[in-house]
Amino acid sequence: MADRPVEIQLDRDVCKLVHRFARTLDTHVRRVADELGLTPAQAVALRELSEPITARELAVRMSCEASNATFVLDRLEEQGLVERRPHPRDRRAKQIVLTATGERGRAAVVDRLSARSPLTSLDARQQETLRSLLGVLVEDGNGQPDARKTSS
Amino acid sequence: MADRPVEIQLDRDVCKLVHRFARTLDTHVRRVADELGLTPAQAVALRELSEPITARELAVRMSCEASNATFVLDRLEEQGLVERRPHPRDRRAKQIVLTATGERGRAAVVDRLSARSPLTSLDARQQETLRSLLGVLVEDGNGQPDARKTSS
DNA sequence: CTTGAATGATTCGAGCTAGAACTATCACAG
DNA sequence: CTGTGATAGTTCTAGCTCGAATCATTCAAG
Repeated sequence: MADRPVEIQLDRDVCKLVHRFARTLDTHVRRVADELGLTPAQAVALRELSEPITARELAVRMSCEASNATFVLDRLEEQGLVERRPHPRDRRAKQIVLTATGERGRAAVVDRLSARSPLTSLDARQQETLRSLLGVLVEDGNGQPDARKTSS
Repeated sequence: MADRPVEIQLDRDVCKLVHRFARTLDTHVRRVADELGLTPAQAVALRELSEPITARELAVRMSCEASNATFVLDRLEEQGLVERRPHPRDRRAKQIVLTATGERGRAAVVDRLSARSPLTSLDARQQETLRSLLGVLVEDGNGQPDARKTSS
């Protein structure tokens, strides 16, 4: 049952490469976060907080569970980088807003993350190919027929 | 200094897609592991233990730190899936060997992981493109010019 | 209004992970 | 042999993550 060598090998190769490159990206974030005295998850959260959003939306942007966003936000709030405000239209939700310090932190994170990106060994055309291939996979992988619109 | 839109956006998109698809793969492993009563890391370790190797080599194959391999191996050993034997040629190292139960577990893991792979929405040609692009990135990312010379 | 399903946020438990510090061993040069 | 540096494995700490359970609120009927 084990031998359909070529297809399976290709599949495994790709999975392994995706995993390894994801870890390369992770290491990049980790290094940047370290330089700024942040934890990696905090850096990612700041990057995604380009505007006031709910904790739920942050979780979506970080592609993690909501409980996780709560965890990271707790620490960001302790450090005075974000504020949790009541949402104007939905009393269940909270609006996450960057403080002045948070804004500075975010600027630094965004700046350093885009510098020395691990993607520079591919030219724009290759990156676009990559984007479109991954786009198919991600769409399919989450293949939930998306019954939701992102009307915030 | 925030606006070099196109290049940066492409870069970010690709990073985000890689991250999301890596999590799709992770979820796949998680589901399979769950079905077999294993933790995700255990399933991955079993998958990589296609032959007796050292803990170090396992860490490389799992692309994680050595300390991590130790952690996973502790639990696999507790559950009687692997054995740590003294390495025949190097007394520092240990050889990780699957038990009979471990072999069965590995077979089940390998079998189920290859079934319903998240890559099926790409045909072989696209997968090869993906492999070659990621290959460049991974090689480059790990490609720290190693200040070591072969002492030949 | 009342009911019930869906949603936003949180808490908690179990497990994963990197990185640093440490021990033992090896490889090599003197 | 002795010392030096590299390597294999382990331990420990701090932090990350999922998934399940919980609570309040919202929304859609009736």
